[in-house]
Amino acid sequence: MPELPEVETIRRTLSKLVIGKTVADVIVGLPRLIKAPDDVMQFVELLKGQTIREIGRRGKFLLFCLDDYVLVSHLRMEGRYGLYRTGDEVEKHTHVIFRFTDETELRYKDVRTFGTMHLFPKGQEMAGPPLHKLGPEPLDEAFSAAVLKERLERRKTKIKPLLLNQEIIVGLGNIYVDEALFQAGIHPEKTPDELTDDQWEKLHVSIVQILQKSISLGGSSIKSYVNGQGEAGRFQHTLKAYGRTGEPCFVCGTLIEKFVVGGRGTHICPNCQPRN
DNA sequence: AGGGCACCTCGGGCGC
DNA sequence: TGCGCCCGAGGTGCCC
Repeated sequence: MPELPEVETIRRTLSKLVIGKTVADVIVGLPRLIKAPDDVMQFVELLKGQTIREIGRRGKFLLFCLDDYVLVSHLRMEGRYGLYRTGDEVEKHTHVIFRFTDETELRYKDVRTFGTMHLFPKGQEMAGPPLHKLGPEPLDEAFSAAVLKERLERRKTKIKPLLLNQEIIVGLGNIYVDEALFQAGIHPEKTPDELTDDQWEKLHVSIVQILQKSISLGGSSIKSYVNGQGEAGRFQHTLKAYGRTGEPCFVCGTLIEKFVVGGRGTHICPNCQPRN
């Protein structure tokens, strides 16, 4: 489940592998993944001859910056990239192959086919979906407890679904929201008007610390995630709430509980994260 | 605005 | 014990 730390890790590993390579051909096995341009043949033709200059990230999106175009890629649940040699056996669930001029190729695999790719002329990628409405980057210097509070305080719904909303803040998914709320001692069903200034501060610090620590450990490998070189992350060994249902809280020993909030499996310590 | 479902596949768990 | 079925996993878009 790639969230910000996993996408950032993939960005860093892939950068070392494919920057400077030139696209010779593209094979699209599942046209449904290509959302722009409308015509998949055009997607292929526009990419031919383009060299990858840089790989960026915006929230959970990877941005492959080419000479004249930007390829915006979202991995959703289980998308992954890997560099292969032309002629290597094509593994199951490989849906897009970017064949380079040097006999290597970048392959996109996605078991659940939820991932998306948009190709835009350079400079137009922020003008429309899927990037145009995204909220601030939590690891930008400009992001603060005050910004977080300002963006949330007039909303009436529960804090957890708000933190998952990429228009409010980008990068958090189910795992890191549960971890941040645990570290901040905030119940996921609290509404913004119930939070104290101290809790806004704790929530901001928790979000930043958890994302930074996970990036430093190469992300979390819960089920299927690997970086651009097929390597697992290590942050999953440090999780304190997510996936620990029925196990004792590391802080107080109370058993971690799981229930559904906003349709998402949610893990809390009922003692450290009181409802009232 | 917010809740709920659809999208999709696999694997685990449960029932017979 | 083995097989088969159902459901849970969750990021996001869309519909109501």
